[in-house]
Amino acid sequence: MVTIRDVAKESGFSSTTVSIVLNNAPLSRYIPAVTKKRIERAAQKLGYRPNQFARSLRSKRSHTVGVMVFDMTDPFCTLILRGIENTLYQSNYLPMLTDVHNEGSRFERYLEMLLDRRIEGLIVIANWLFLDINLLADLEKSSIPIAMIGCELKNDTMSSVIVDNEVGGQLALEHLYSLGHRKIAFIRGPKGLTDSSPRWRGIRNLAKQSGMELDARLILDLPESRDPLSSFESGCKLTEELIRQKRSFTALLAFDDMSAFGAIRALNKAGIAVPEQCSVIGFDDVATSAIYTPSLTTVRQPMESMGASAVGIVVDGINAVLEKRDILATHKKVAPELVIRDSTRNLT
Amino acid sequence: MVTIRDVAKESGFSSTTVSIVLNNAPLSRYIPAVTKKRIERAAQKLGYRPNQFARSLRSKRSHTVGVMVFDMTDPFCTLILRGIENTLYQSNYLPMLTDVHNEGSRFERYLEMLLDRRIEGLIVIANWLFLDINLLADLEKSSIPIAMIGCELKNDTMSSVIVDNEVGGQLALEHLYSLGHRKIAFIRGPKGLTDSSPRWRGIRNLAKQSGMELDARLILDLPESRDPLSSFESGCKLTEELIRQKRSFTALLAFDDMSAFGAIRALNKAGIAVPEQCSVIGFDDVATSAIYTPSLTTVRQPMESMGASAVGIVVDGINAVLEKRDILATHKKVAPELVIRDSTRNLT
DNA sequence: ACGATATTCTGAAACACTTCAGTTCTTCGG
DNA sequence: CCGAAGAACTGAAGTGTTTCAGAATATCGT
Repeated sequence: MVTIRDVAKESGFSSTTVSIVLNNAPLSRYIPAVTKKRIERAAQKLGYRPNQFARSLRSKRSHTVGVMVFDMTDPFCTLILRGIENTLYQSNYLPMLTDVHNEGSRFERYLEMLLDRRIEGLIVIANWLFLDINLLADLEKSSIPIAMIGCELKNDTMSSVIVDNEVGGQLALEHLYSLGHRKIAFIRGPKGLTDSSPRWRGIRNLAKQSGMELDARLILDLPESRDPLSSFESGCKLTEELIRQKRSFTALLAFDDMSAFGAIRALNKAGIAVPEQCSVIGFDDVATSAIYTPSLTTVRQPMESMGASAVGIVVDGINAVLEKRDILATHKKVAPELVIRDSTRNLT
Repeated sequence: MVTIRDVAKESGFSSTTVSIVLNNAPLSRYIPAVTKKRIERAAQKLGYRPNQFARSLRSKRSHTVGVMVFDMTDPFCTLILRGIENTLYQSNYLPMLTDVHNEGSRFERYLEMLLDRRIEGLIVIANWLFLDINLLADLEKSSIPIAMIGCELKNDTMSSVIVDNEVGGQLALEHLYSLGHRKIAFIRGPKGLTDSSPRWRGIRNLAKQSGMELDARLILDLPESRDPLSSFESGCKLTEELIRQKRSFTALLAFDDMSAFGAIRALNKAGIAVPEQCSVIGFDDVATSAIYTPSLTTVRQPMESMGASAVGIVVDGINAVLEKRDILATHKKVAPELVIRDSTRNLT
């Protein structure tokens, strides 16, 4: 391994100077171009690569950000991860990826591992979160900038990036309403998820506002489950039940895309064509939605940019820490977007 | 920050002894239980956490493995990542995740970053790979254990884990054949992918073996594209073309699940019911397959266990390096599995 | 009683870097 | 011509570990 001392020897300068030049430190302003050239050439020639361990030990920086996912298999994560990765890349950080599997013990263990490695910031994708919220309190102690995606803690110490669920719910219902649907079935999110209630609130508000009344017998709830894919099954079961009870409805508004797929499956099995006989709308716009048959009308969460925002917040936080400014938590609420595809249609 | 010296002071022993005890080093065999207890208690009391930078600097180990994905958005990746993450967790390594976006420049930059951080091993998910293979040669120089998933280089220096594509292709055709299908359309993979040709070979072999003859007019090729999701579009287009030409076929065997979804979409649009009028089979068994309508019959790649295998190989390699044994590359070919769902049906 | 071996513990070096605190030599305004 | 400021460079300390090479004491077989 070639060290900075080797470069010093080769170039004929001290390792101090080499360090200053190669890092473009403030002092390098006094170093003439000739010297710089000579040092750079020596480094080049020897193929010098600074030892990050030594560098980190000395400078107390890791240039690493922790990314904690509560469940990788949730398709919701993929694009968020892409956004995170891409933005970190631009800022010259590298992510350490951890997947908590929605288990408390894993959460604690991983948190410890990440802090041990002195991550400079942490991004938590807490979409499908069924852990004791108290666990999250562990995070606060850590004194590094933290951004949560998909779960807002009205906390001062942790930032958050969430979609505006209320507006999203509104958009969804508005769409169905504008297509003429009045008999609408609803699959609500499980109580345990923070998304569930604001999304429903948006729906209820719009209903009230437009004088629509919601039929309680058409309102179903997804059961709690640690597994994000389970909402497909549940959506399917609930819809089957609805059909078996011969409830009549011309549209169905699902909590998320997964449950919407479940609903479509159930309708299909019962011989009810989507969208001809029943419109279905989801929420999230996961990758599958665009390729489903029929393609799914849904309310998109701008996942890639949410990931990017989270990184932005964390990187700002890191810089603040470096400059000893203290900065308070940001709470970003991004606008959802209605994506109209083939699963919804005018009531004829 | 509390250091080992603080623990030494607190416990009344030297930092050498503390280090030996806390690491359970060989020499600790001579240290009496009382001493150990006292040191552990002191460490506990002070909340001592060893500084990983210093530790790594000294021991030249990072306990980190690089994971390089060629395109995160490929749904094929998700479960592999889960398998990797889970196995690394058990072995006490942490992954650094990088996404190459199928770009040469990113590949090189990330490789450099990872090596700078002294990753101890590297796992490459090279599923949808459209890079100059020569780039991969860069990997060989690195002298750390490397495992590629989804792309076999008959190389001695890099290990690989791939599915047995030939058997997979065979399984798929066999299934359709056993259902009575004889007029079968095929969507082959793009020439640029290493999976394409063995998969097709399996199909051709089985066809020959069972005296089936393949109609060249029913054989289509996916175009090259950097984007793994494009095979949905392409599958759709190709199938539409087939339908427009009024080719008659009772089943379609797609290169992968994405193109199968595209085919289903096209068939559906043309009013051809799947599976009633046409069976469709895919390859991979991505998460979407199980929740599609109809659910997709496909040839599963055991992705989670492929990820786990890759980690196993790399960790073995790391241990080999540590013990100065040298170990040669492993090339693992795992068996695919036919998953029968609703998109295929007996020819009536 | 004595050399050999085992037990218990430690000082100091090494890991590769950054940076503080200078040193030496110019330059330059007055 | 002198003191101050600027330019160019460097020695050495410090970052927190691990581990080599012993030191000091105890145990034991003969």
